[in-house]
Amino acid sequence: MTQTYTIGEAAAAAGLPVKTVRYYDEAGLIQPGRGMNGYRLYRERDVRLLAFVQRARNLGFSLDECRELLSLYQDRARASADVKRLARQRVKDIELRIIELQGLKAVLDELVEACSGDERPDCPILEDLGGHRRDG
Amino acid sequence: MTQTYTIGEAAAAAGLPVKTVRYYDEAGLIQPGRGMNGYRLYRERDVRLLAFVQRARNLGFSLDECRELLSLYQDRARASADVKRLARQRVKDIELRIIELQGLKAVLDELVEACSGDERPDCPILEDLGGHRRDG
DNA sequence: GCTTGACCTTCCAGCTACTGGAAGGTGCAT
DNA sequence: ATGCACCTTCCAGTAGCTGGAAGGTCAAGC
Repeated sequence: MTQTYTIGEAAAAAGLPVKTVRYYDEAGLIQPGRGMNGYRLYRERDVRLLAFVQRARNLGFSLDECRELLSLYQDRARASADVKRLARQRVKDIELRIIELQGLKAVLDELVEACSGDERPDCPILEDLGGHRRDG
Repeated sequence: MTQTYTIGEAAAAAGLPVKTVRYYDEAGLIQPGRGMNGYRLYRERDVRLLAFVQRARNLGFSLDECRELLSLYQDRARASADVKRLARQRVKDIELRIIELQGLKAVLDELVEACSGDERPDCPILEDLGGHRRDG
């Protein structure tokens, strides 16, 4: 009835490495029961939660945020506003990070363009890094 | 003549925390001389190298890459092609990361849109994370 | 001369989120 | 009995710092 899975089975089902699942146990995210031999015993629900965390991690939620999402997920009385707030924050973080990276890329693109890329030692990339600005 | 700076002065000049500069010493990036009292003594050149690393780190180069850039920077016989290769790789990494983040943002945006964000417990975000797909 | 305070030193711990490996127990097949 | 795959715990390491403790140094002020 209440079928259980070993950590290997649960990990495979959730698409996670065994080590990571064990780590999630230690970290208090998903703590399974134990068999008489000391083996971790994951139930259906636990496996679902593992998959839940796997997906959330893929979406860039931190383990702390996953903890929060898990408790919201398991709390029947939670408000969707709480979840939306978390997701919105993630979106904002991501947008900021994208803009930062685009700025970075622009600078590097420029430097790569300006670099002859041959055997000569002149290199605008190093000059720029060295702070020898051509406009200052 | 050969003016020297304490770690505090050098760090301030390079725009880095003292702890970080000390870490760069331990990590073998920029190793200053020592005074009779055991204090680190940074010369002009060291300070320039610290600033160099600071800028490279800001552009997303790893410490290992910084090590490589430093040796290129200090090697009068280096070819600019080597530097260009490093910079190109960085650009590629950044482009990939941007695309990943844009995908992430698209998924989250959709979920946020679909979420009522009120006091009701129904939340498409959690449903999606839980793997209850509406299209499957 | 002594204290105060800002600086410097080393070492140790912790952060995130794992990952690898060693040493040893368990379960099942042959 | 042996082999093998699986499980367990514990320890260490990854990147790049960051904080703190315990203690040495130096210049200024009284």
